[in-house]
Amino acid sequence: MDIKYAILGFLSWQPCTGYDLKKLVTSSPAFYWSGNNNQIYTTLVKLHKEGLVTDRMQPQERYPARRIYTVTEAGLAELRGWVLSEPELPQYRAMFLVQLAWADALSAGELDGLLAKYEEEIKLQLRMLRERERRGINLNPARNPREKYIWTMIDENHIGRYAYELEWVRRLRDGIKNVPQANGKKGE
Amino acid sequence: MDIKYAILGFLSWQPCTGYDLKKLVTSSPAFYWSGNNNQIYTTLVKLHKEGLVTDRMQPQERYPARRIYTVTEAGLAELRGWVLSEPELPQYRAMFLVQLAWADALSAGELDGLLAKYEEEIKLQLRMLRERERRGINLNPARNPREKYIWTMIDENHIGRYAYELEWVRRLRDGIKNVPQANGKKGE
DNA sequence: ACCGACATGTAAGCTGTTACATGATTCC
DNA sequence: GGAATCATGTAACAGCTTACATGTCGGT
Repeated sequence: MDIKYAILGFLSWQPCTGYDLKKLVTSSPAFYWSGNNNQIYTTLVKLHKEGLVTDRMQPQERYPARRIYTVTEAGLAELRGWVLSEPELPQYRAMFLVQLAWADALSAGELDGLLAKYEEEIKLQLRMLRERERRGINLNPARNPREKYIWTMIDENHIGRYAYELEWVRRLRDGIKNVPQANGKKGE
Repeated sequence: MDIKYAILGFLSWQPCTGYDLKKLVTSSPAFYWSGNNNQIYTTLVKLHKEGLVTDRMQPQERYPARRIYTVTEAGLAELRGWVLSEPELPQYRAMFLVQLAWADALSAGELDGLLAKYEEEIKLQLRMLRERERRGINLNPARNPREKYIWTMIDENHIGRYAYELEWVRRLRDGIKNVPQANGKKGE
């Protein structure tokens, strides 16, 4: 239940409802979860049972009542303890690499088509991330310059990963042209 | 059940037992699964039911009998179809970025300690991957020059990702020294 | 008339993990 | 004597996903 700490973190920034948290989680690729209701609402109930958050209902006139969660002292301590715990390596799950691993059954044309499609998807994603950054719509609590810097670097981490991936696939496409084929020809 | 295609791929290379597949899956970071028995053996049973593989028992003198799986024509067609399907973006799940997102509660020293630990872990991983490559112990069917090139590039993809991550964390540690702290001081 | 935002929650299911269970053989 | 390799398989559960269920309000 790793999302627990993402939620505690958001609540340490400001009290939120489940609905708010869903939007926050989906707003940044660093919070990689889908932000589905089930996970968020049940985690909040669990955090409440553990005494890490409190909740209060806020009735509204035109909309359903909001259940606003606030982090407790115990919750802040729990979050702090986790933040200081041993960092773990990032996990990459790239099904594309598995596809590529068994792509030798393809013709040169089919393989390059596959690589071209992948390059296009990466470019699209990169363009989207850069556009978001340019327009300054990325999430950033920015309670002080250091936090602002950290969140900017987190965004940059994602952009850089896709930039690397794009560079890699271009190098791959370029290099494969010079590799002799099974039939002895080069390329095509 | 994405691992299905990883398994079909290995079987398209050579007939294998569940035990063999477990070792193959864990041998390369591209096949990101843990390679646990449950997943592999149950997937093999499912592939068999679907007619994508056949099995035969091979008794041995000193060891338990081996159940050797071989891919069928239907299995090869299924694999080929999947390899040609739309490539998807890689998924990065980096809990460290979540840790970092809420690291503003830490002192400058604690934060740098966390970053130093992360840098050390990445360096260790990178050294391990490079050592494996240097010693040439990486998996590579290499049925022809093109396949050899592809598998080399897959290994390079992983090395490059960690190299990027290392460069990023160094840049972060360096940059954070010049960011004014909450108390107005720089660094420390 | 329909769609999206607001707001809460539940059901069912898929994927993948750790750990268990068995048992011979080989190496240190 | 203990650990690792060979080899099969199962049980229990953690984590996360899609889809369902309900209902009001505001815009096109």
